[in-house]
Amino acid sequence: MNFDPIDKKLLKLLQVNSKQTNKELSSKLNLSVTAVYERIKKLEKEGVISNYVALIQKEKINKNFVAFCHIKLVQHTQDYVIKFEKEVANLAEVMECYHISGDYDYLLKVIVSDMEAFREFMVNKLTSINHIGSTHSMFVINEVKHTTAINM
Amino acid sequence: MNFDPIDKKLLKLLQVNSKQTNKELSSKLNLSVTAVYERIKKLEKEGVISNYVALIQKEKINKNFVAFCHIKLVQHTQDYVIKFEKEVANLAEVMECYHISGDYDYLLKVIVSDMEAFREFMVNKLTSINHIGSTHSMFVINEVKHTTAINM
DNA sequence: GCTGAAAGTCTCCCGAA
DNA sequence: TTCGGGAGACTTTCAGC
Repeated sequence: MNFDPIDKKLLKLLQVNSKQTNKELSSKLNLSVTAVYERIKKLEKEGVISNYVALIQKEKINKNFVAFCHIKLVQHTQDYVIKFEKEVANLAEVMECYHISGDYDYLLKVIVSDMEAFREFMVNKLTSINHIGSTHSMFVINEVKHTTAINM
Repeated sequence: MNFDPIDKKLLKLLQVNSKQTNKELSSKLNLSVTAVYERIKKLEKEGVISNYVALIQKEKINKNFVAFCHIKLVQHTQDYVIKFEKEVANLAEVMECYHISGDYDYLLKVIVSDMEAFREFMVNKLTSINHIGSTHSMFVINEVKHTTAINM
């Protein structure tokens, strides 16, 4: 896939605010409204733009406790791995889950309301998944940066 | 802030797809178009919904190398901390940065094109920030789950 | 690829309950 | 908060370049 400078600028703008009208975008890009429309449709069709979403402030919905959990599996047979990944992905508190290199197998980002909810999550949900060997949790003291916009 | 079941369902829907029209939302929520409109405006005004963005597939824009970096500072005077946080937040490759509990001070999520770009980032950008004591990088082998939608 | 114009749909503002 | 109706803005299509 190839992007000219206009596509890059367009993606940059849409990643920051997708509620801009094509008219606003057209003046920022020095294009006609239709040209903007067609470029966006193309980017959507090609799957470059996968989705449009509303971002919500976790502070306002009582989900202001964030933790990262390292997880080690007891075994790494394909069965175990697939089952673990499926079950973890189904947990609502798990925002992100990555299979990573290093001492642990997985890194999870977990969002809950408070430490008590986190304890509840660990005891009743996470560690009730079979095949988990050990875990190591780190708590977020402060969010310094968090963006969904990837620089092009 | 208080959310009734309709608000919760509305936020759930908008977090997954913000391009739905108020008409579509109204039929899913059994409300009138205007009622949906006003609920959304209220949620925006209160700051619950902070933003609407386009999500893009990093695989399609040659940014498919993801790493997490632990960072330890040499000192923790306020000056050092503030300066470090400011400089890290300005790096385009850094998508997320958290001050965390545990052995290291910070956890960063970094997105670049490949290992070579990562090396470049580490040598020329990250470790050129003063006051960094030590770093420890983990590479993402596979993204098991990644969502922006917080469960209510 | 791009453009402007026309058609269709939606957002947003009413007055009323 | 809710509703339905209407003005105006927007998206989407089209013919032409």
